Amino acid sequence: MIKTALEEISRGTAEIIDDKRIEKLVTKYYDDGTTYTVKAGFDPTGADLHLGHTVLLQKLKVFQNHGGIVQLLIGDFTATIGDPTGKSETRKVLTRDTIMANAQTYQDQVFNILDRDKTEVVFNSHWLDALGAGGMLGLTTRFNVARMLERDDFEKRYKGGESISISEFLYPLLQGYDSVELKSDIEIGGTDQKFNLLMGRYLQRSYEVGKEQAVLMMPILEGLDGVQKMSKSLNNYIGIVEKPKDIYAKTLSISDDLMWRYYELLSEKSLLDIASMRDEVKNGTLHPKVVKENLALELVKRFYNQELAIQAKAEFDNVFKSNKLPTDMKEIECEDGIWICKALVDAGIEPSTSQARRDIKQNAVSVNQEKISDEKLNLSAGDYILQVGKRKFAKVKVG
RNA sequence: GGUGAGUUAGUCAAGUGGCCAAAGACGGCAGACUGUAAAUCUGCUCCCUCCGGGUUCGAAGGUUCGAAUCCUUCACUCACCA
Repeated sequence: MIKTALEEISRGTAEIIDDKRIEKLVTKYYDDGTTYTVKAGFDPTGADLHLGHTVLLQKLKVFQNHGGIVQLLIGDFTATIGDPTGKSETRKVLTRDTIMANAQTYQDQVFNILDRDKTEVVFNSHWLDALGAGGMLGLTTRFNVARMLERDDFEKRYKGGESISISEFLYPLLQGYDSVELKSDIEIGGTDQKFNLLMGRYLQRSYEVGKEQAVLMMPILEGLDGVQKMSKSLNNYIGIVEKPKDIYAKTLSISDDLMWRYYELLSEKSLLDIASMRDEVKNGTLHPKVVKENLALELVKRFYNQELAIQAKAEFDNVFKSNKLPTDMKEIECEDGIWICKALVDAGIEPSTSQARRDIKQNAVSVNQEKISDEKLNLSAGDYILQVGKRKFAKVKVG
């Protein structure tokens, strides 16, 4: 039992620091039912969770299955600083209201995956607000600049001659301090969080909490482009509240290489099964597209259900294999004689009339499934289906 | 506080008085080929009903027939010195 638990816990991890401690905690739970705490922090900066987050959430769920109580830390205080990771620009400061609204949306979505009864939701403003200037100073004396600059991101920016704000130095300290307050046994995060996670461990020692958190790091999930990490701001994400057909379609649009990565990090299939599929694809007995379709189905099924997953596939095949129209399209009404480019913009499938004009020149625009080439076309009264490229559709009622 | 360098489109980056709506690269979009994959080839990539016009090169002023380019002030960034 314990062995299986530990295997599940370590599956797919990038790195574990102090795995002995995790083993002890799990063992103790199975001995006498003592639970332990697992901290994971979320910045309430964007409202929607995407698959990148679920990598962590699924791992937290595994801990919950084996005696872990999740401390879901909403970094409402630290959100006002903004974690520097990978960004050189200062983030915009969020208002309290936005933060709280985002936090609420987060929670609604998180409990799609996590067990509510085994989760404590905590806000770090509770203790960080109270910390005050004195407490903050006390915190800063425990670390020094040279070590701070060891953080990969800081080092790169410093060497690259980019700006680093003092407040950014505070971010890891504050995040680490959260672990002091929460007395976490384990903290999990992405590999890009290594520095911050270790800071928690360090500060727990420094403040003599009596334990040092073990740290478990998950790999960072690449976004749809396969290069950069999945994030909302790069618009390369699959959100867990997106419509089934969008989740399905976006999954199919990833590259074959990336597909395997998604399988490893997101699928519930065993690593063995994944490896054998890989072999079959390699020797040509299995078409990669089928493998990808299965992944897409699995993902839709996870956030919705089997039925909707099958529907999403049917819809997709219908539109892209048989060149039929999607069942739900944006519909707008326009005045009689509207210029085609204007209609495309109004329908939201072109950003500007200039762009629309260019696309028409390039044979990318269809009206009622017929390519058009006249960029000066005006639409007389009637119903039209407008299409740009392969994926953008709109229904327009003129007159 | 001092000295020097810098701020150009989504990003990086060329451009030092007119030939600049601004090279190039990346990214993005579209077309061909496909499996809405990859690779490859082609076109497009500030806005405007566009053979024409408008607004851009950190911000505001100024010089000039003419400014991304020269001058002044301001803001921001980096380096060195203190």
